[in-house]
Amino acid sequence: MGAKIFSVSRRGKNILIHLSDNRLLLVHQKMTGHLLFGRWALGAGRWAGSTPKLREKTNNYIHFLLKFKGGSMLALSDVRKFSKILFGKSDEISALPDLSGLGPDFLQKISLADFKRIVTSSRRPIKTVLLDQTFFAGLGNIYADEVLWLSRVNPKKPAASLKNTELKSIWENVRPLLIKSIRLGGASMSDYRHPDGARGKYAEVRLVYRQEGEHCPRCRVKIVRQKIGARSAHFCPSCQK
DNA sequence: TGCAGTGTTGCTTC
DNA sequence: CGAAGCAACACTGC
Repeated sequence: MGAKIFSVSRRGKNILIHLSDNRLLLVHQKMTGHLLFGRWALGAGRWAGSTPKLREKTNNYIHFLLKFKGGSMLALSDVRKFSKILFGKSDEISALPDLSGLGPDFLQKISLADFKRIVTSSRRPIKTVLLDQTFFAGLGNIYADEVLWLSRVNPKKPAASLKNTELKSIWENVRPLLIKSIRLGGASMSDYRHPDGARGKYAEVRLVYRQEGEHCPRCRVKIVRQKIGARSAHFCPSCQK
């Protein structure tokens, strides 16, 4: 391609790689995709990582490869092949709904007033609203469950019916939760890995996600799992009202 | 052993 | 507008 990378940024769940000539490479990792970066040798049609962690099966599903001058490579590995890559002129990619249709980013500072206005505009379950990227960008299934537990809000509760205290609680909890998870390197409950192949550690400290039948860390009642809007929700039936 | 479930999203149908 | 069902795909765990 002969291009240079000027910067890398993120919008919601989209990774944006800004290239020379005003080009933009967008990567969405979806369910099982993950970017790997390193100075690896390619052998026998698969990544021949020099360390055990790079020999994990996660390295055997490379669908996209950027080779850099000097020998390092950026690879997209995705066993389920849901990942999405877009490449083109920056303004054209930016105009696509993948970016232009996103709501405010959860890691940006959203005012409490804006947060309340957007959330209460829907009667759908609060969990569904938090996951809807056109309402807010960046929250996925794990952290929707986690933030609702932290805020003592039942995921089924219609968004428009949330009390001010509940709205404020979610608003206050969501950024610190995401920052904490980023610090721990994400959850890595299935396929997500750091660019060097390492696993994140958030799963070890998670509160309710995929903890059905375990005791609520707050009130000891058993965590339940229930489908909400085609996604599994994990919550405490006792302290999340 | 088979089948539900899955860090996600989008399309169709009603 | 929305909910529900289904699709993309391959693997894990019960």
